[in-house]
Amino acid sequence: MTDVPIRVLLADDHPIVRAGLRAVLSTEPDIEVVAEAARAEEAVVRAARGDIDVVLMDIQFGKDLNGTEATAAIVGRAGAPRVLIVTTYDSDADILPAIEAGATGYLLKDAPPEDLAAAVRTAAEGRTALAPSVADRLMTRLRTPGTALTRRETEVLGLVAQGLSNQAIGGQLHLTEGTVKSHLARIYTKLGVDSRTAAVATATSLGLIRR
Amino acid sequence: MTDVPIRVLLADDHPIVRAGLRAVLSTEPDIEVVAEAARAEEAVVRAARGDIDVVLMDIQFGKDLNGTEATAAIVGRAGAPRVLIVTTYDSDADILPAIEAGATGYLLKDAPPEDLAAAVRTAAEGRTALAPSVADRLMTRLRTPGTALTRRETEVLGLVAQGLSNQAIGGQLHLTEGTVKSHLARIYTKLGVDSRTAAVATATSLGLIRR
DNA sequence: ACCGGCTTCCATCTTTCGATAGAGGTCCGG
DNA sequence: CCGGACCTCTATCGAAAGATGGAAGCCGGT
Repeated sequence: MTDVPIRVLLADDHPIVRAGLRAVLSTEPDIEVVAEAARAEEAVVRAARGDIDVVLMDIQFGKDLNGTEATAAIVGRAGAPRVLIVTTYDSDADILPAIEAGATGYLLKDAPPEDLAAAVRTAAEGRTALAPSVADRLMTRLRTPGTALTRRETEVLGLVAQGLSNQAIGGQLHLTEGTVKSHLARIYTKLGVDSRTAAVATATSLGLIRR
Repeated sequence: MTDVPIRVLLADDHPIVRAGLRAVLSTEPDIEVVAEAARAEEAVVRAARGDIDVVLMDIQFGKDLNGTEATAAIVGRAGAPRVLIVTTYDSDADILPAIEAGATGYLLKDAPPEDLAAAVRTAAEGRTALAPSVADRLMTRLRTPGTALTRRETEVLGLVAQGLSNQAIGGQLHLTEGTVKSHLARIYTKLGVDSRTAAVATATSLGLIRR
């Protein structure tokens, strides 16, 4: 397309991963890593300077601000760079918020180096780059809409996962215990289980709730 | 100590991480990465050739054989290389088995590059190299022995976390439901909780069971 | 305006869990 | 050899949780 290299910002809290990404991308003549950020805030600030084409962003930044929020902050302005999520995890709970936040692509760290470079180029052109397993998840999600939990259901299930009793959940959300049971009953039907612990296990493996 | 470089084998299923480790270690004149393995079995085979001083091993290898088993296989012979665990997770459920399996050290991937090289040298001398947070965990563990779950208790709790009922757990482990309840009662006491879901939540956050 | 999904609430009945207290067995280390 | 963890099992009782079936208000889209 053009003869100027694609300018990349690496945002990951692991120095080793940054070094790995840099090493992998350094073999590509049309891609240049021009900056790194070890924390999400740094990435947001650095990306705002406007001399970045693509941000490679980890979702998991220590315990602070996560990559999803940082993504939203970065893409929320004119002429903003594209954001490619590069993470170890491929759970629904991570993928969907990231895409909603405006990420252009979603890669897994176990991707082969070639795919990584290809995804950077795809993202630089403004097109979407998804890892195959991520694409699978999205398709499955679209095919089985019944699996999706409502906001309230997700909220209830989250508290269940924290070990609260129905009564405690009711208190927390200002509901009666009976209402909590109603929500749970529907959750069980959707997930195809018949106990709270099984629901947590299934939802966790499906990535419907955060670990 | 000597003028021959320390020969290192990288065992990690992520090409990016391998590249990162290689890049970081390449700046150290006394350390040489002589081989890589993308799967645990490869690492075991490669390490058996006897020309390796230190293995940098990820615990999390896809879904197959895990790093702990590979570690046990590698160190179980004379003149075997030292094994340094390098992983993202610092949960008790990972650390203790790895050390029991014969790992010489346990590092986290967010460690600074200098620490990594230092740990490799330490391991090459046969001394233990632990990341500070890992060392903290071990100390805490030693100070509060009551928190430790027995093998059976961990086993039961693991099945609880998968959503099984007491009866189902009994069937799985060839126990009566009553026995399962006994184990659970002791688990609740140790963890300071009073329900199965709360036990799973606490144990997960403490890293006592796998996610 | 009507329909459907979401949310909230209710009551009853059955099943499962958890608390409690005891007891016999194995196996290891002092 | 003995004490002490660990594992197993028993039994009862009250407390949660789950199944079932219904009902009503709210809101967005047709």
